[in-house]
Amino acid sequence: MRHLKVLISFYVYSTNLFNNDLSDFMVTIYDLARETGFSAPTISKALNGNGRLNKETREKILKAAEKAGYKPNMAAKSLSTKQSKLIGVILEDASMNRGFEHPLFGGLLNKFRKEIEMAGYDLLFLSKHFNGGMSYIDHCIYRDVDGIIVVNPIDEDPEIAKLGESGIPCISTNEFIDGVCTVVSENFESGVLAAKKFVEAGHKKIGYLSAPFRKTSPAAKERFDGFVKGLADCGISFDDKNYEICDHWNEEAGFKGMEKLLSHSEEITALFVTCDTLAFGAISYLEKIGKKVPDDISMIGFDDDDLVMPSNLFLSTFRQNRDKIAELSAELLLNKISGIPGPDIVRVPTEFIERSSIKNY
Amino acid sequence: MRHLKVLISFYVYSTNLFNNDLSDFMVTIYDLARETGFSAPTISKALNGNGRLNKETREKILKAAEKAGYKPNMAAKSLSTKQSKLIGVILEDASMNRGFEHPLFGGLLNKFRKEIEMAGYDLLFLSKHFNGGMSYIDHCIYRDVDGIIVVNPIDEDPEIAKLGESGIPCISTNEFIDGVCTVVSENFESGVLAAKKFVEAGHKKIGYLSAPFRKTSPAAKERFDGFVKGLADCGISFDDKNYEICDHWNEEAGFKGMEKLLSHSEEITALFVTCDTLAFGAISYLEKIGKKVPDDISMIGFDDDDLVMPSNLFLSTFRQNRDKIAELSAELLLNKISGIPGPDIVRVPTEFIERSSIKNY
DNA sequence: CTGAAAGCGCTTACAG
DNA sequence: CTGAAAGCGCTTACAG
Repeated sequence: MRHLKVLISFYVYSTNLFNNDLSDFMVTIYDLARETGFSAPTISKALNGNGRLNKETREKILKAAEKAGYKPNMAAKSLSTKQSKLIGVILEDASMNRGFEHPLFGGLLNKFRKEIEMAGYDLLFLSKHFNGGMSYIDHCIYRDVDGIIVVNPIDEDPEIAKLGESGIPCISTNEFIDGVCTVVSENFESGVLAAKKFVEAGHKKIGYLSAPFRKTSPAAKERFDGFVKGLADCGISFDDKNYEICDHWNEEAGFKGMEKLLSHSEEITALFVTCDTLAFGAISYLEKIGKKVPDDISMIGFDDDDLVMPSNLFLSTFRQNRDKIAELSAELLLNKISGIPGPDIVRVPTEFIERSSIKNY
Repeated sequence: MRHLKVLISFYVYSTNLFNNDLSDFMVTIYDLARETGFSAPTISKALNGNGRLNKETREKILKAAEKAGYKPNMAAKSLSTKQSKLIGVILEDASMNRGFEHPLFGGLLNKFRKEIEMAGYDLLFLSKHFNGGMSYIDHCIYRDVDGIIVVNPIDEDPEIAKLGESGIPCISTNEFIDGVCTVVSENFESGVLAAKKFVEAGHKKIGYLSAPFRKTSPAAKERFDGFVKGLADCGISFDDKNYEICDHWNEEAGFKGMEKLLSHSEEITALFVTCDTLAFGAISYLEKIGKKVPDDISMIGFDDDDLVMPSNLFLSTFRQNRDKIAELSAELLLNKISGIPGPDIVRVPTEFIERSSIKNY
């Protein structure tokens, strides 16, 4: 009977006579039981490597499974263990409108995926529009998701705020959420360092071009606070008229933001921009009005965006350690899923990448 | 009993006393059966809207489900219906090493995801490294995937070639795969048009800078063949020494490719580059040697990559209709899943975006 | 129009 | 060390 199955299965594979009937020919643990003479629970034990079992029995079963091309059925497993081996991902593209393409989040997610795949988990993108409007939590319940990673939610989403109370293990790589562990770059310290770099190079009139603030994401504010503190440490008090905030996250916004900043700032010689994309826009505006970086104005960015050709690269910037953030997120989330508690917040150092956008005085 | 469940459930939600025990308090159709006095099969029918059922019965059940916050359990559904409502995605980042960030594929997938989500499907990224090395097909069987979209596989992957025989409904957005429907841009026609644009502008000495060829992907070859044909139609025979092929897909490769091309080409006045990213690299090289686009050399790209700030945009290019490709792919795949056959290949027109990189003679 | 029975493929106590 | 029984939450024929 099992042999028949295998034969037919082979037939289907090689001739595609029937359509979509793969599952009808799937080998189950009962086939294995019949074949080896053991019972289904014993097969299960052998396959999962748990419980005490005679060595020979296990080997015999494993061999039979191999030979028959046995593949476990996740739906059945999931139903009986209540573990879907699915990690829900919250990644909304409201801010940049680039979704999977987002330079920072995309990279982070790539690495995160690799990590959890090794542990047998798959990614499942959570959506509010699913099936005609399900909440994230409902989507999670529907799919029995084991854990959630919040990569980039909508700002001030009330549903996100409640995630910590949902009881579903959860980790955040950007936002602060009550009851959820956040893995995030050392933004404040980076701001401090940026200020020191400028001061060390002899700059006094220093500007700041910010990304939009998000109520629930600390990045923009932390970087600014650190920058002001860094200047203060060097005896320079930051002048508010040298500050401007962009209204988006793209180059265009950086371009306009730069224009606006210069319309009310003093003659600044240095500028810290909280994200590279905005910095590139700012540089474009400067070029347009005939100013050069760093000859006329020194600049430090943030993110090390990878969008530029290596040979064109000159912007000094802070690289966020996406791989490390992803790794830690995966590790902490997996821990949480198995009941091991973790810290509320983990900070990951950034790396200052010195190129040639700072001029010495 | 059910009320108790709801109460406890509320308690868990609001205080997070227990961890990860959501599922223990899930409302099932049996709870609904007890509550309404109907049997489980009847509940099922009401919930799924199929079979004949008394109107009042259905309404009563639906109301009870709503009130109890009932959510179906996909694992159970999947086990009994053999439909996982999961679409497997094959997207490898070998070529650009950018994974989710890939400009073309990321955008395409965003749209595709929206389409299938409306039909109640979720995306599942297929991987070969899953669980310590499963094949795509094994991964599909493991998760009982209903269909597959091949966005960007590894070149010449033998597993991909066999996808058509697997019996799993499958669609491809780039590669040609035996027995699998491909939705792809009109590459040949675009090549023809590019040639005509140059010729109309009075160019005679015309070069071609190609992306690497992929054995299983037609794009690069089709564009080139079309271009040669377009020139021939205008009485110009393409000179092989004006041809060069880049060894990667990034700007750096375009930069080097351009250098190489000029080392053996005649003094070309126009250049067709098969992808924008390469074109930007080529432009960088030209700038380096003091040549300008289009003053010294006219250029047409491909893809309309979105990487550049709108106000800096001057490269004329062909925009692939990602949304259309994604829509059609979703529609055709969903059809296939429900047994409706479709065509082997669907071509989607590109749009020529005329900007200012072609100089008239 | 509604329900009793059986099944999807797996695992979890519990016996022996 | 191994197996019989029951259960996970849902659906599918089949009766009535």
